[in-house]
Amino acid sequence: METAIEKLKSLKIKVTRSRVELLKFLMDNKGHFTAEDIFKRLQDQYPNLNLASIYNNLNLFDEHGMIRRLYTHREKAVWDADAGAHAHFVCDVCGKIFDLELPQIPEKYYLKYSGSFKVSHEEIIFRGICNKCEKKENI
Amino acid sequence: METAIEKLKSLKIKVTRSRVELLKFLMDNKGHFTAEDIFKRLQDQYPNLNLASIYNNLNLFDEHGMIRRLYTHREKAVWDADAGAHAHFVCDVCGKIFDLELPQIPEKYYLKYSGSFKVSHEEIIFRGICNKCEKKENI
DNA sequence: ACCCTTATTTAGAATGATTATAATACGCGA
DNA sequence: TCGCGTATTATAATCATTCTAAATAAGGGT
Repeated sequence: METAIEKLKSLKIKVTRSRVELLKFLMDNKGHFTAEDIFKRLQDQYPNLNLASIYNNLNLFDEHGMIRRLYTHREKAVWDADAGAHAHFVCDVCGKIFDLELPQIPEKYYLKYSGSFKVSHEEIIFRGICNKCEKKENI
Repeated sequence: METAIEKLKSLKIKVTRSRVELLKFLMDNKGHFTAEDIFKRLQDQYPNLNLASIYNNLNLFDEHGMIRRLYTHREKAVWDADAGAHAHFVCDVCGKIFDLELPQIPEKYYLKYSGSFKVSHEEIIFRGICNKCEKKENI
């Protein structure tokens, strides 16, 4: 499997320590993270790492389609280490994000935007309450 | 048609000037707005209006399902005066939001969340570039 | 392997949307 | 009309993210 360094080189992105640590983290921990999450979890192995670099490189990776910025939360940005097509469920109570598989839908049911837009990608978000929180609320 | 005041009363929401002006605005201008947008457009007719009240009441109306908070933009909240089911297209260049009709899809194609979640609502967002911006970029 | 150029990182400050606070004003039921 | 409780106001606080300027490091060319 492609290493973080190989991936950066293949995309002609300059290989720096920040980028390698960040990308390794994302490749090893497929999931949904804020910049702060990642920052905290990388500090042990790279104490000089700067939060601004995390932000810069998350944005950079997003522009390259390596990860995806999720617009799920009001107060902070969340990045999805898995840029593949899938939907999300967000719990209004605990805030957790769950991945959902997209069903295969025949083309005739596709939403049509009448040639007015060039769509680069699509987000589907369900909101509500997850099982765990629902149980807690019924105590 | 129901007036703003009638609507507030029917929902047992205390009728205040801020709320009436805000709700009137939203009923008269079905569209997508930031708190700041609305604030500026209401200042002529209500100079004492406070931005914090706009925020409070947008959140209140959202909780009552009268409007819908959109998670379309990174940097600021956008509210949709139309809480009915529809999708959105967001232009990455100009930031404009366009409404899209949702197609009717047979139930067998619905996304299944295996009973783990109680879904309250769904958001579908397409991103890309709109016709106008596309033309500008090709000059 | 060593410069040199340029992009990146760093630390800290700045920004800006949103929320919190505390005092005042207002809605509305009695 | 009175009085209670909630909403509004003005202002300050918060906090995620971006900006700035100086220091550092990557990597192409020699």
